[in-house]
Amino acid sequence: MESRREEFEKLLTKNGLKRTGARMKVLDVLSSRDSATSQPYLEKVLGADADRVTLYRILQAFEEKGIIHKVLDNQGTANYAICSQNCTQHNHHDEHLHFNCSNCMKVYCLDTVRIPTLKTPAGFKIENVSLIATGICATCAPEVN
Amino acid sequence: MESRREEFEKLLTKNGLKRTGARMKVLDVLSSRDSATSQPYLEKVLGADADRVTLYRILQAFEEKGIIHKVLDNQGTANYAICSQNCTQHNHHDEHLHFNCSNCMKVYCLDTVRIPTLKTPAGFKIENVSLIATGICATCAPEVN
DNA sequence: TTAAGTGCAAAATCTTTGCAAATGT
DNA sequence: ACATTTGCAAAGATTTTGCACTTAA
Repeated sequence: MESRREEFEKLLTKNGLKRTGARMKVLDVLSSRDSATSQPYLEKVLGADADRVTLYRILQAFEEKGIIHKVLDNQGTANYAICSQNCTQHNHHDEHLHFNCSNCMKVYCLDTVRIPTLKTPAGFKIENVSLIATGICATCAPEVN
Repeated sequence: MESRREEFEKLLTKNGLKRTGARMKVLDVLSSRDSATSQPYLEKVLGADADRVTLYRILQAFEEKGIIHKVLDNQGTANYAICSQNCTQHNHHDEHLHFNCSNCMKVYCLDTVRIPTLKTPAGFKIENVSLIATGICATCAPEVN
């Protein structure tokens, strides 16, 4: 059984990216959370470990390589999650429901709820579909009642 | 048959908003287009008719009152469309597919494609669902091929 | 008349770009 | 050794706030 660090290293190497402290930290944070992570939150937890600009570049590189997905929450803030499957640079698989809790603002990837096939309206060629629900998540429900 | 101007006036009055030039113009632009209108585009067409700050405030007020809907495109840019039905401040009806053309960047409201009912995952209370497709619209399809 | 709306200036954010120094392989 | 990656500074863009002036009702 390989450690997470080894796993991350492979992921970087496979994509032609160098193993730097900032990148490892980003992967660590993203993979240790049960929901997609907002860019502002990442900024906060990285603190001095990475400049804000570096974070922008890391996230952009990761997204291009298909290592992470970007999901915009209902306020337009970027949230990132590690791709669960084998996504490649040109083939992302992210076709499940994202749930944006309006209380804690977390964005959950609900892999069990697949995006239904849509009957394409005449002339419109659909390339990608995103389905985002807003509401109260399981954790916040008791507090909000 | 009432003119559009009269219609707009009613809409404003009904919501306790004064009939100003800038507001009328915004309603005019939004209602004369076949797709949701991006904030940058609105800024451009309004030109000297309204300050950028005024536009922010108008859009915010309209959205709060349920006069318009905000739809974020896949880059997080706000797009606005007049609510087709009787939306109220606390009850928006916008449950149809939005289509974001990656060529012309327009956002279409495809009222014919309703958002399917989702089987709520245990504990998650869904309050609102947004479904956004990215692809090539009917108008751009011939050019892009 | 007067509360609501607007414009302008300015602050606060957020995002991008250029370049020299540091770092991984 | 050398291409990548990073940090810093600075430019650009977006969004918010405060306040005095204007306007619709």
